[in-house]
Amino acid sequence: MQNDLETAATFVQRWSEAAAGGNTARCTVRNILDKIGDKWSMLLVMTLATGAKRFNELHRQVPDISQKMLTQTLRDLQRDGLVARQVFDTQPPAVEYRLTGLGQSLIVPLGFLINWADEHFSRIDAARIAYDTRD
Amino acid sequence: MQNDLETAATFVQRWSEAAAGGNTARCTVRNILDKIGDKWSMLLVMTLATGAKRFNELHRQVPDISQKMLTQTLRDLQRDGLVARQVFDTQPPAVEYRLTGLGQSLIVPLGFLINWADEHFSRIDAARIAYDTRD
DNA sequence: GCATGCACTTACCTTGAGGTAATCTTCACC
DNA sequence: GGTGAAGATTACCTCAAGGTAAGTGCATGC
Repeated sequence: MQNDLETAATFVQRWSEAAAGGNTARCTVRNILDKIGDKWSMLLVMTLATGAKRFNELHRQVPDISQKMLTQTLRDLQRDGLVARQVFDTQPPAVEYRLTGLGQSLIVPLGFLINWADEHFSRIDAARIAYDTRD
Repeated sequence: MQNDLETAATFVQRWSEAAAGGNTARCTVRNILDKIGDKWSMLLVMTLATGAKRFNELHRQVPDISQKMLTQTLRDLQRDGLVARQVFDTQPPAVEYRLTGLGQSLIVPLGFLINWADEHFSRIDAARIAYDTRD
């Protein structure tokens, strides 16, 4: 807890240095946040967190992703070095996707964020209702 | 460290329970990730982390946001109860934006994520270059 | 009396993320 | 020899996020 706050404080300081210079644009954080923001990347990372999965296995666990976006998002994650694609030379060829070490390291901070979302969603929802029904 | 991994492990377990049921859709996490994913929300939250700011002060610190999106994003954050808007009855009226308690609580997990991004960006960048230049 | 700053609002337009649907190849099963 | 599954790719289309630009009302400074 104390440790969390220190980490956050450290960050805020670094951020404000950047902000003071007006260069919050085109920073690494923006780059990463874009990824995290896209509709499917983090969903797939979390789904792969439990272990390697094949293409259609992933599709079954995240049913509302289209095949196109599943392929495309997996390619992007591969390109970023977060996911490894392994083709097994069987007949027919099987393809397995797994998190790399880099991908696994993302689970920790992402887990914090998702825990936060889980814990605070009711308050956000209440705030929305209050805002929408204010006179 | 040990603590981080435990937290992540807890999360992965909860996620996999949800994924097994195929209901990764329309969950609270998707809802929050959509916010975080939008181009400006988290940038403004982090900029406000250092203290209350006025409209044009924010605009100066995040120069590449348009006035329209600044207004709109602040409204959204207000609606979600992350940011409070305070109008001072001076002439001309001054308007100040500050993080609420809820907003401040977001800084902690968001800080972890941004630290991760900062620490690992070079590896991601290297992976991208390797991927793009592979034969 | 003109420009400038503050805090917006509105109308219009562009771009690209993502969806839909069709197609492909290879194999196994019946 | 027809069907279906695995693992994609491709063409086409839609929609909303976000950008641009202009305008508004009020006040101070030159």
